[in-house]
Amino acid sequence: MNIGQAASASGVSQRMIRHYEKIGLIPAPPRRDSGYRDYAEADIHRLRFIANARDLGFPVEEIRELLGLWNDKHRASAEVKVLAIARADELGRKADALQALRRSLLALAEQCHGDDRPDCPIIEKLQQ
Amino acid sequence: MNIGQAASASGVSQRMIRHYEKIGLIPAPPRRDSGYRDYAEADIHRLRFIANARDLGFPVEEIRELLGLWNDKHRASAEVKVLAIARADELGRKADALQALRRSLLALAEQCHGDDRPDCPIIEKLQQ
DNA sequence: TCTTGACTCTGACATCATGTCAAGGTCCAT
DNA sequence: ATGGACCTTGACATGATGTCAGAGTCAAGA
Repeated sequence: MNIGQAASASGVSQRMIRHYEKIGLIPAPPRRDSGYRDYAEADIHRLRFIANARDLGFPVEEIRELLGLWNDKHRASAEVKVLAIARADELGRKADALQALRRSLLALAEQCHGDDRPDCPIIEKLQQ
Repeated sequence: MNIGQAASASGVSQRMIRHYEKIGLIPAPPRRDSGYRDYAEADIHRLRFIANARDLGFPVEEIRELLGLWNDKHRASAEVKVLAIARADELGRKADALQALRRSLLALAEQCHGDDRPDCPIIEKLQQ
C-alpha cells in the first residue's frame, strides 16, 4: 500500500506519516524498487492508534509509551490506566486554568459599560 | 534605560522585548551611540500592558488591537468589551473541549480494571 | 589608564505538530 | 509513449520562547 492510500485509510496525513517515521513512532516500512514506501495492514492500525491517541490529547511521548504497552501482550492494564488518569488530570488542570482566565475577563467585561465612553476597567486592568 | 532594566521592570524577557519590536508590537526605541536600545517609562508601561494581556490569554493579534484602543483616547469602551467577551468565549470553548476529552478518558479508565490482566478498554478504544 | 566582569548587540538554531512548495522520479491507463 | 496522478526528499513557515556564540560596550576598581 502506498503512502497516499495509507494516509486516507488511517486518517493521518502523508506529511505526518513521514514525520512519525522520522521520530521513530512507527517503523520504517519496506521500500519498493522505486523507493516508494509499502505499508501493510498492521501499519494502518498503528497509525489509527496514534491518531486516536492524539485526538484524546495524548502528547507524543505518551503515545510512544502507549504504543509500547499496546504491543506488549503481557502488559498490565494498570499501567495503561495510570497513564490515562494522569492525562485526564493534566487536561483538567488546563481546562481549569482556561476557565479561570475566562472568569477574570468576564468579570472585567461586566464592569465595563460598553458604550461610547472611553473609560473601561478592562484597559485599566491591563495598565497595572 | 537599557534592555536588561526594561526587562526586569516590565517582566518581559529581553528576548521577547526584541521580538515584540521586530513584529511591530512596540516601537523601536532610540539607540545610544553604542547601539544599545534606550527605553523610557512609556515603553515599560506598554510592555507591562502586553504582558498582562498575554497572561489573560489574548493572542498577539488581539493584543495589537488592544494596544491601538489603549492609545486611542477617543476609543469607545464598547470595542474593548467586544474583544474581551470574544476572548472569554474562545477560552470557554477551549476549556469545554479539554473537559470533554478528560471525561472520555476517565470513562475509559473507569472501565479498565487496572490490575495485572492485559485487557484494557482504553487500549481497545485506541485500536478502533 | 588598564583590566575585568557584566551587559548588549545580532544572528542562528531548537522546540512541536503541521502545512506547503519545489524539483525530480515513478506508475498506470490510454 | 505520453499525460496525469502519485511518490521522493528537502526546505521554509508557523508562534512564542529559550539558548548559545561571537563580538562590541560600559562601569568600577586597581
